[in-house]
Order: sequence, then C-alpha cells, then structure tokens
Amino acid sequence: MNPWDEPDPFETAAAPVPLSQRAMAARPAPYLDDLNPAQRAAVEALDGPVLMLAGAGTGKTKALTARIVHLLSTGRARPNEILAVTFTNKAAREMKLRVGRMLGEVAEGMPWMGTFHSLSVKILRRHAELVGLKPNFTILDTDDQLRLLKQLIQARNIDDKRWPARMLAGLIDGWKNRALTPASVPSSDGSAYNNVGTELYAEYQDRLRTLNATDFGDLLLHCVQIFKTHPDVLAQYQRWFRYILVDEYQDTNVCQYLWLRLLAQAHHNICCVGDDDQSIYGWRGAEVGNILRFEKDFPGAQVIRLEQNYRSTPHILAAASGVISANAGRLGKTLWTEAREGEKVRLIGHWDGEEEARWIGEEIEAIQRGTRGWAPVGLDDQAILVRASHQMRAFEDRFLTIGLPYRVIGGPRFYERAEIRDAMAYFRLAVSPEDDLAFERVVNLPKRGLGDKAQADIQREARSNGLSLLDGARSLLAAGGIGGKGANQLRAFCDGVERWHHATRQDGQSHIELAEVILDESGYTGMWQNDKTPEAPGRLDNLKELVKALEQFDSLQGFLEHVSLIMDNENEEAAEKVSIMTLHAAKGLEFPVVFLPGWEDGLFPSQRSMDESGLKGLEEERRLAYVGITRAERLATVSFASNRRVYGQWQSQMPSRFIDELPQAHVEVLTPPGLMGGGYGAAAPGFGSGHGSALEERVSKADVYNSPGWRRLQERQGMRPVSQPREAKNVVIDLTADSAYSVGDRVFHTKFGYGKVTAIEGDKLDIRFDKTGDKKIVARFVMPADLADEIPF
DNA sequence: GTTAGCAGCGTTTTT
DNA sequence: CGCTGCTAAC
Repeated sequence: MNPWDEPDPFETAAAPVPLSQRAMAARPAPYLDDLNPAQRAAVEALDGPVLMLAGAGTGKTKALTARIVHLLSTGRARPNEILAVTFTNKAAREMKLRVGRMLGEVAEGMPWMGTFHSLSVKILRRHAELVGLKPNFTILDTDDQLRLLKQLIQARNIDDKRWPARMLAGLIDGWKNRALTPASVPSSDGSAYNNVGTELYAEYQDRLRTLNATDFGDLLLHCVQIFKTHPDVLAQYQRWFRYILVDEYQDTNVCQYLWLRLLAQAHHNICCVGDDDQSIYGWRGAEVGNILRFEKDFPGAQVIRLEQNYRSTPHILAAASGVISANAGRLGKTLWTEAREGEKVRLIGHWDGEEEARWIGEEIEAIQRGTRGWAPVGLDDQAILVRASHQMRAFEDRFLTIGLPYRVIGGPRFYERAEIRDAMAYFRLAVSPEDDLAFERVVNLPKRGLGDKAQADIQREARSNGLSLLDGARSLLAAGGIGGKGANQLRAFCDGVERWHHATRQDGQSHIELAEVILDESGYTGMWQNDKTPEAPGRLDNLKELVKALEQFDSLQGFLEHVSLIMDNENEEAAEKVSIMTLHAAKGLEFPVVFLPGWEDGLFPSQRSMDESGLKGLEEERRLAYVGITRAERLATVSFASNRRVYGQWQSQMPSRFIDELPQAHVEVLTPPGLMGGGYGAAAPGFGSGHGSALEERVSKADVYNSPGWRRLQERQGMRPVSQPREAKNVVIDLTADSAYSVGDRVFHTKFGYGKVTAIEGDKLDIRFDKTGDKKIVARFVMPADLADEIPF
C-alpha cells in the first residue's frame, strides 16, 4: 500500500499539541509581548491570505517565527501541518532554531520547513512514477547537466560554437522557471532559432527520464505537473498543509508561484513575506510581479507593512532610501528608526583595485583595534560585500599577505570541488550502478587505459541494447570488444562497483567504512597520493573531510540526497574572521561594519545586467545597492577605484552612478590618507560642493593623469627597488612583489614566519619554513627576511 | 592512450 | 590573466 494514503504519515504525526499548550498555560504567549504593533498584527492574522511587506531589518524573521509559534500555541495546526518555505537552507535552519527557542523546546518535527527544492524532492519521491521516474531518481548538478546537453548537441551534429551547452542550459532553465514544458514553450519564444532549442529541450527531458534523473528546475516543475494533472494528489496535500508561510516572496519565480497557488487555493491560508526593494534574483526568473499581484490573486488579502527598522543608524537608512528612491514602480515603504545618529556613510576613492584592498585591510585592522575613535569591532562583525565574485581575489591576496584572517562565504564550494565530485560519483555508482553519468565521470579516473574509443564503444553497446553503461561494459567485455590492458582494469572496475553495490544493501555494513573501501579499492585515493602537485595534499584532506561528513548520516543514500540539495558549506570555525561575500550572498545578513568596494559603472551596476535587461536590469542593480547598504548596522563604507584590471588589461573606471544617488547630507567623503593616497581624492570637493552631484564634477581622464597617484605610479615604475631603500620601509613592503629571489634566500611570510627558498618555479617559490615545514608560496606573498626584521608588526 | 602545450574565451549574481 | 578544451606529439 502506498503509505501516502490517509491518514497522514508524517514523521511527527504524533507531535504533541499539548506541548505548546503547556507552554501557553505557564506564561501566556510571551512571544507576543516583544512585538511591535505591526509585527503583532502580522502574527495574529492567522486566517486567510496575508502579505507582509517587511523592509530590511524590520524583524521579519521574528514575526514569521512568532507566527508559527502562534499557530502551534493556539492549536490551529500541528507542527507537521505547517508548510514553511524559504529560499536557502540557511534561512530554514535559522527559522527552525528560533521557533525552537520561542517554544522553549526543541522544535524537531517541523518536517515541512525547507526550501522550495528540498520540499519538492520530498513530495516528488513519493509520486515519481507519475512523471515517469523511479523514486530513487538522482538530482543532477550543473556539471552533469552541461555534459548531458553537450552530448545531445553533438549527437545532432550541431555546431557547438553556435549552440554552446551553457546557453542551452540557460534557455532551458528559463523555461523551467516559467513552468514551461517542451510542449508548452510558446512559439513566440520559438523563432527559427529557438525551435532547435525547444527540440533539444524535449530530447533533454527524455534523456533525463531514461537516466532516472532530474535537474534543479525539474524538482519544482514535476511537482507542479503532478498537482495539475492529479487533483486527488493535490487535494491530499491541500488538506495536510493547513497553513502556508513563504519567506522572501519577492524572489519567487513563476513556477514557484504556481506551486504555492495550487497548494493554497483551497483554504487561502497563505502568508507571504517579502520586500519588493530586495528583489535581486530577476536574472534567475524571479518575478517581482508575484508580490505586486498578490492582492489580485488572493482577494481580501490583508497587507501589513513592517517599517520600523531595528538594525541600522538613521544615516545608513537615509543613504539606502536615497538610492532606492530612484527606482520606479515600488510598493513603497518608509523605514524609520529610533536609533541615534551614528556615523555617516563614508565614501572613498582609490587609485586602483589593489590600493582599495590595501586600504580596506588597514581600515579593518584599525577598526578592530579601536583606533578609529569608535569602540573596537571584532573581525566577525565586519564584512566586505562585492558585486561579483572575481572581486574577491584582490582582497584574498591582500589579506593573505598581511595575515588578516578572512572567510569567503559562498565561494568555491566544498561539494563543487573536483575530488569531492569524483568521490561522490563513486558513491553514486555504489548506490545505483545504473547511474550512467557517474559511470562516465569515473570509469577512467584514475586512468584505466580506457580512452575515447573504448568509452564510445561502451556507449554504443549500452545504447543499442538498452543497457546501463555498466552493463554495457560488461557485455562488451564478454564479447571481447575491449582491447588488452584496458580490459582487465575495466573488469576490475565493474566487479568493484557490483561489490560495493551489494555492500550498500547489507545491513550492518558501516557506510563510512564502505566509503573508505570504495575510495581505496577504486584507486582514487592512491591517484592523489601519487600526485606530486602541490594541491594533492589539500585534496586528500578534502576527501577525509568528506568521509567525516558521512558520520552525520546513516546511509550513503541519505548523504547523497543531502548533498545534492544542500550545497552550502557550513564549517563553523571558531577563529575571528572578516567575511567576504557577494551582495547576493549577503541578503538576510547583518554586520556592524560593512565595506562596499567596487562601486564603478560597468562593474556595479554591472554592464552586462544593463545590456541584457536595460532599465529593469539597472533597477535590480539598484536594489542590490540597497541591500548592500542596509546590511550595515553602524558603519558603511562605499569605495571605488579609478583603475582596475579586467582580463589582465588595465582599464580606467568611472565612479558608479549610484554614488551620485547617495544623499550628500548622509555621506562623509574621506580624503585618503597615506602615501598611496587615491588619485581620486580630487573628486571629493566636487562631491561635497553643494551644487548638484558628483556627476558634473567627475574627474576627467586628463585630471587622472595629473593626479598625485598617477605621478607616484610613474615614479614607482622608474625605481624598481631591488636595492633596498631601507629608509622608506612602508614603500618597500609594497614593492617586494617585484623583487626576485634566488635559491637559498631567507624570506619572511606573515603567516608562516621565516624560511629559506629551496626552489623556484616561475613566480612560485618552494620554501622550507623554520616552523611550519615546506610550502609553495607565490613570490609576492613573502619578503626578504632582512627587510622583515626591520618592520614592526 | 596519455600528456603537454597552445588557442580562445570569459566574469554577475545561485537553489 | 587564468581556465577549459582542443590538437599535436610521445
């Protein structure tokens, strides 16, 4: 019997209503007491549609969690009858935590709190057969997806220059975001050009089905399809989910919107929380229209505005409002605060990106020590928010040199690293040997003497007999279709997969040991052990970490499931660190001190965004600026550079138009101090001069060439410093980047200390450190030891 | 079949 | 500039 028939089988069906009632009786609804009137209204309006328009920092998560607690406490719903949707796993976790705290108990047993994607998987597993999948379908990541598309494109003999897989993936993604199946892609989308796209889309979907796989978009789309075509299934969920809550509603796309509307249309008990000013995922298909349309879709909806801000100082709020007010078509909110004045938003220009990084690094340290006239602020409370991830490198470089600890949030992710993905492919094969994509990834990794030809033979064999690649390989081996040395290794590989697969089904077999066995027997670990490149040890470490991560799960399946959805890397490191992240990743976070570098036209607002989406794109960029500024609690510093390296070419930059939109009364223009003082210091008087904006006062190119910074650059280039002018230490530090080292030199690194150069490879030095052993270091991160001796750190 | 070396391309943002 | 992916030589 299908366990999904009545009565509802949710994990916590027995979740105790009395639990919350007990809490109620003891102290009546304490969670309501510290809400302001608007929040309280939003919490108490339990029935019918509610739209909560919550500006930045207005306590929206608090209201949302209080609402959940209220639903539970009043006995309106049991924990498993509330569907709470967030966008990120982080947000879901946070909410679970806070609900638990408010209830005063552990709030396990909110099984339907999660992201659109994780909830969809849960539903889809149960009804997979309705869309032609088996319940154990795999979820492809972007990499697999691209490889698949590339195969399809090649199979059709289409010029992959004109049809790059990336582009097709984007197209398909866009369609899925709009809930369009291959059959329903409108012909207006299908110019002669796109017909090919639609056809490829159809082929791709077929291929996914044969592979028993889905991509990210499918998770939602399949659910919507099921809801639409199977009213009985839909009705069941409508009955189960008696109350629906949605966070970050402004970021929902059409497909997600349909998903929600289908589930909510029976009872209309849906509460959406959002802020149209923080809609920054238009490029991913998000429709601000969803939030604007809410009242139409759900007649009689209550609209509640949260406008009191608890996060930022008035200057920061005013600066943010100033910028965002340039956008048209907003629902409109007026944020206000009781907080005291505080510091103005600071603005500073720099000569180039490196100097910007250098200045910010010093500023962070100064603020940390409290030498700026404010109370010291720890590194954990400071953040750098960039528009695009490539901007991070400058900061990483700089912070590495000065030994300032930092963490990159949402950077190159653990589960996206090659070695992790390889290992996972092995696990996938063990769990489901018919996983062809996993097979392809690792048949010849480590090298097993199976080149393109052998692999193509396997493909052909498998396809013509309707077999999985693994079985295809077997059958080919049996037929003697594989040449000498490859054959034995391939046989060993196939046998291995079979053995591991059996092991996964054996009770009592520890999945952790199994994972180790797999990596060992396959020769994968050995491959890295024999690898003498400098990255190899790090990769082995990562593999160890991967195995360690398995401890939190009770099977390989469970782990794979988790990983395919949860791509974030939550290493809770204890040490104080500055955070570096993109503006997108920063949404929902807050920091006492925030740096906003790279405010230059073309970079921010991004040229591409404006080219592709025109005014709409620009407005989204502006919202991004708004999000950035409103992350700051006490101090925000905007900066820009007049020169930046783009693709290795120097390019001169104009300050961002958003800078002109910052209301002058709330901005303090800093004149950069110190030796390398910004060539753009000249822009400062113009900005503050009262008549109009900095726009008219922008420094022309000619002025730049006259600026002190430019002249200094010229001088610097004239005096390659290898002969050390010791009297000017601070200059020398900066210039060691260009000096040459030879084997035997004593050097100093801010993190690893003193050491001796043992070999040189291009710009990389092999160094034997006195304390920390052998390391390969890029030359510019070290300085001659005798120089270091003279610098007081 | 594997490896090294070069050409060409790209950098928004992510579940 | 740095990476991927293709081609030419081992």
